[in-house]
Amino acid sequence: MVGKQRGVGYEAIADILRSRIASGELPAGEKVPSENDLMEAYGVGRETAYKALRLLRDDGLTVSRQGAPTRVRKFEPIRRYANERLSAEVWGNGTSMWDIDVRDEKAKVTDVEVTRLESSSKVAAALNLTRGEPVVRRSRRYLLDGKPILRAISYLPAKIADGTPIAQPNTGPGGIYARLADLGHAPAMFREEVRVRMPTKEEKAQLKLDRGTPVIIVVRTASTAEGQAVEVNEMTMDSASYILDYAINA
Amino acid sequence: MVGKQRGVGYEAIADILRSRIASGELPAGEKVPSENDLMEAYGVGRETAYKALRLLRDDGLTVSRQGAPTRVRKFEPIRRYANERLSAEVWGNGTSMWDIDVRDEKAKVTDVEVTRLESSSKVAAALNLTRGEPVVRRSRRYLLDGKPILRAISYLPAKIADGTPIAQPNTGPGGIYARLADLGHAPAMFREEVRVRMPTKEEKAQLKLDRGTPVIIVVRTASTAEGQAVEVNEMTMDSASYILDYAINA
DNA sequence: CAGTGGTCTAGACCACGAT
DNA sequence: TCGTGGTCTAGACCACTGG
Repeated sequence: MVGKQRGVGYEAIADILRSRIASGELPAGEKVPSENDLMEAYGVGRETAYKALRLLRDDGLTVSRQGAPTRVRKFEPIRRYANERLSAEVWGNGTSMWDIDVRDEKAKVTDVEVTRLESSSKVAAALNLTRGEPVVRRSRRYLLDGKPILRAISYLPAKIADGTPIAQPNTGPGGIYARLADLGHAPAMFREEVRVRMPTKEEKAQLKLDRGTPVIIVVRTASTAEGQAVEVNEMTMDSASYILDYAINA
Repeated sequence: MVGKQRGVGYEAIADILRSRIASGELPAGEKVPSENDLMEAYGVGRETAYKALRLLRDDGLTVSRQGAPTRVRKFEPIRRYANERLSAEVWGNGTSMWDIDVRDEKAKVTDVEVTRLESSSKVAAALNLTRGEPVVRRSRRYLLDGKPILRAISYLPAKIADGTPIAQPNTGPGGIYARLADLGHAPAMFREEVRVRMPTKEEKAQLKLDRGTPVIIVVRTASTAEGQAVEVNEMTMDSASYILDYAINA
């Protein structure tokens, strides 16, 4: 207890609620005591009660919307198997990679945008181009049960993608990797870089993130057997929706 | 601007500061306007100014300590190459895996604790044991420049580890994987599960995390060529200190 | 429309860091 | 010691949800 001498502080109150959640006394989806409840129970002012609830929310333990009671947060992440997703057998057979993650169902791709532009220095470096060399940019979002869980932006060298289905919104069965294979640029090796941070305002909005939810940034580079980079894909994922799974051979 | 009708809200103030940081006007390490500055500049009360600064801090953009001015946060993550780390050549030659990450330097392992206990159901499931079967638990923390960046807890079946260097604090050159190989249980396959969330209070303390810093939870399972799990390692990483790097073959 | 979360102020006091 | 962040209150008003 720092600050005020006598009485409970908002961190102490938050701690009590935290442990009630951890113990299962307050299960997922359950209402948490309201500000009024806390004011009465601990003899604190409204702002202090609010701060206690805010702490929980910022730690990702609860969700709160104006007007509605604060509730214990539910998690139901999906598992993303990087190796299975990226095996040639998957995209070779026309299976959308997406099907691997979310076996059956209502997952939807939205907001597909394909544009052509000059490469930034970052993208140029990743694709081993000279800066400014044109690239095709494909951006899209993935929805699960109506909730956006992933935003992805791919860049491919225009000299490969121009005039092919890769430069079309719908790339056909197997997606861009199958098309790259058709064109003699079959990806053989992938690298994924994983970073984590709190989202920007825009990311919060685009992914409809609750407070206290970090994002995972995955930057994937696909290369041919000759080592030529043919695609770089920057994914921004809702960390509450994903468990990443990687397999590694010794 | 929600809430109060007239004037700037704390989110608006935070946004202004955010963009000043993003634009580079306030570079890493630079002082951010103080509460008093903000009160005067925007004509708001102290609590409102405080909330603006708090938001930035909770978004991981700044660091603040009592007494000292709030400053723009510095990031200097290290890159962790999962595949290189786990290649048999590395631990086969007695190179500590740690050397791969942080080539030269002052990285230190501390708080090594080795105990023997009954397996929890989670650990038993991961190692393919019956629940309660004894396991050796090895926990340690890694410090970089005095800052803890990783806490790791490994579990190995006691029937393998008992009476071997694996049950000693110092496992010798090449670490536990080299010892497992000595014992005829050389790991051939690894799986890493990656989760992300905000840290618990304990994790905040153990890793000395600034506010607004998520943790990355990596659970690695090591298996022999026969598919027998021989180790499960739960790592809790400071997300501001790490970039994970995975390689995948198509 | 009652209850809940969210914002705001003015004033106060405390803890800590740098000087 | 002074300035900074951190905590707290009492009272007020607003925005939204749910029954």
